[in-house]
Amino acid sequence: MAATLGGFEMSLTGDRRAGQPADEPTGGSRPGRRRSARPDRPSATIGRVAEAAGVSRATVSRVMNGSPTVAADLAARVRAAAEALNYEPSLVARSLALGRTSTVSLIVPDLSNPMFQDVLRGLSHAAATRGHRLLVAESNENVAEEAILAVEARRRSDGLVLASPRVPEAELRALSDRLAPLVLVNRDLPGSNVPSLSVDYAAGIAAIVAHLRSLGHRRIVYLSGPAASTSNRERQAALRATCAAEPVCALTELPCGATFDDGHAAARAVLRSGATAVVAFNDMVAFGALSGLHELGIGVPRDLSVTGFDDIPFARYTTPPLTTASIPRNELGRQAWDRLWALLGGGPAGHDVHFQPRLLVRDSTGPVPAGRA
Amino acid sequence: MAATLGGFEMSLTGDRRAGQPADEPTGGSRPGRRRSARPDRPSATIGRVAEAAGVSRATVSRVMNGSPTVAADLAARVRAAAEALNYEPSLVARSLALGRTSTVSLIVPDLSNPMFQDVLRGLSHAAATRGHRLLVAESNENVAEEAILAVEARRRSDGLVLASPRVPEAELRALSDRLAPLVLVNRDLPGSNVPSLSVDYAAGIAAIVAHLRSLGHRRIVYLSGPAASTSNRERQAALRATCAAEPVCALTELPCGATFDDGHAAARAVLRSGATAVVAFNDMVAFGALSGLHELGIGVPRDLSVTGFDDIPFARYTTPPLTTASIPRNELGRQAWDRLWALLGGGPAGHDVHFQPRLLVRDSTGPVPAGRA
DNA sequence: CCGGGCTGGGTAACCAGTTTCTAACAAAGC
DNA sequence: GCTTTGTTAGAAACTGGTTACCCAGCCCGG
Repeated sequence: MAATLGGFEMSLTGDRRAGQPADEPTGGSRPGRRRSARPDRPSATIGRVAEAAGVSRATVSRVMNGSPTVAADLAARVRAAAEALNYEPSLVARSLALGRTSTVSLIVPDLSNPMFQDVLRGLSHAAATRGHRLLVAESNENVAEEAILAVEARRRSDGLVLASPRVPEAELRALSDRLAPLVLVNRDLPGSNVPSLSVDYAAGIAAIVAHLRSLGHRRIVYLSGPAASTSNRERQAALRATCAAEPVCALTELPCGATFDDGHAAARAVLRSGATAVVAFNDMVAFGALSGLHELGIGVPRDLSVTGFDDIPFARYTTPPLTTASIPRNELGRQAWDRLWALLGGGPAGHDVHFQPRLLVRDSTGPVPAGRA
Repeated sequence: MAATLGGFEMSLTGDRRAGQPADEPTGGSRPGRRRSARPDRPSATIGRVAEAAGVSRATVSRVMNGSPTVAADLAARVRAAAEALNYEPSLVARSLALGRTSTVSLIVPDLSNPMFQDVLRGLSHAAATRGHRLLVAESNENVAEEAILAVEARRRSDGLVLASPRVPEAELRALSDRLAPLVLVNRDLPGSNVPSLSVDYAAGIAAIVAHLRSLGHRRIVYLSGPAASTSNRERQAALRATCAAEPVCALTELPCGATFDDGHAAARAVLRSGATAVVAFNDMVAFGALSGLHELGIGVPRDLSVTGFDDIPFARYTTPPLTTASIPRNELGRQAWDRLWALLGGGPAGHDVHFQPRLLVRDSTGPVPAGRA
């Protein structure tokens, strides 16, 4: 189905060198001691500006920070000197002196998941409005690495947002002090004082099942997400509870994953399960299943109904468009920032929020095929 | 097509407070001077560890950095003291002393574009292998903001990757010294010594046009990207050149954008253009056009052929799957790291790379409709 | 004319690490 | 036994900012 013309060969053009050629073969340019490990690029310091302007470093600092207690002419002289020397205050030194970096970190299990991309965007935007930058790290669904990553990221910044952390609850609880100020997205830590933004997955699953039941489906297969994912556990538990409550609802569970490929690989097992409806852990898995089923010649929703979860941007453009439960991903990021910002100010973080998913019925679900109810 | 059950109401649960309750109503806990702006959380310093272990700060530093010139018993004593005090070296102080932050920055025009998400991922992974973290900022396609963002991001880190910068060439050239070590992705700066990773868009466009011509298309409409985008300029120029070379090729150009919505909004104009094939600036625009055309009852590729550019992950799962030119997005990020790492080490950055796109023919292109050639 | 309040700006003490230089001591060589 | 050499660890000077504190000078009122 996909023809290929040409490969990924690369053409090599030129040979570029580092910014500083080699103007300093061995000895230092300045005769005195040069102990710093800093490569070169002298980059004016506050001291040199002070010297040039004939004032003290304190005054330069005051001018650079817009303190009003400096006479206008002096301020002008300092600004001129700074300009002339191309002075740019060192943010690192400033961070050390102020005890704050104006940076926050975000840890996500998987950057390729649109769910987390939107949290990233929401957080990044919101943080930018307060002059804060964002450090991003990906744990690759690796629980052991996640904790280390979190500690390290936190040390480089003023606060931390953990999106869907896979770390076991006990460990997270033990860690939460070292990580504070900390905000959790898609996870909560009952009894702690860690603010948390979560989604009522049980309600979302209930809505999906109710929808499937209304179409006549009674045999459901669940493509489960990563075992370490609490979202998966919540969705799974809700599904079991909902099905248990309905006497004639048969539930099969297939271990799957969180990615497109996981869903794709599960297509055959889905067929073998004999179910008439597939509830996928998330939209990515649902896409994968859709694709795998299509390759096996199965019509959706004619032969089988499929649902996702998350409503990632492309969910409405698949073939067929995906029935899913929508959650406000950007908003999770934005509100995570609000919480973190409050904590950074030393105040209360505000209410925890439990978002309600919204069922979006599209074309991947339909009536159960005749004779298979 | 999309029914809605329930909205995004949130249920508020509880009221969380900052980590430190209020154990310090007015005065300080320590009687002496407390000048630091740092909220609290005393967090052991190297000095306190040194004191506890009965050694100098220099020795603690040496132990923490694994210097072999410390006697084993002393080292053990220091480690024990550090452990007991929960000591974690301040990365900010360390950065100041070392003159390096072990952080690099990435600036992208639009985080919601899968193209840049993949660059982000590739860069993040590669940087992590060298113990570096990634700072991410989004310019929102805003040229003025981009330059400021770049300077600021660079100041917080050791190096910078600019992905598809929109900044005009003269300004970029002027800035390139302040931004070094700098690597450009999807943009080059001829004659400078800034390493650059680019894609041969002209070749990609030529392949697309050749494909369309082979299907009989002679009237093409181009949905152009952001005016400030050099990728767009390159694609546009290549399209003009290719069409000019073919005597019977009529090219219409419609100002569009880079997003799904831009493409969607262009659907009517596409129809009015009378063209039989749509060449979209990128896959996102192509998706939007696909969706808009579908709503207008136009069959693709029956009535109209559509092509994208980039081959973002979902390109193969649209309706119909999108014919597009694939570029190695992750690889761009990875190689950007290689260049940057080389520059950070003070060495040459290695060769510039000009990647060749790969045409992927899927189902969104077909023969020109009978009677419309 | 003199004392007090206000104001602008310098001094120096921080922030928390790293690293050079040096001194003390032990072992080895003559 | 005394010098030479080699190792350890400490003192102190750096990284580049911020800011509490204080003092000089001015203005003003008594």
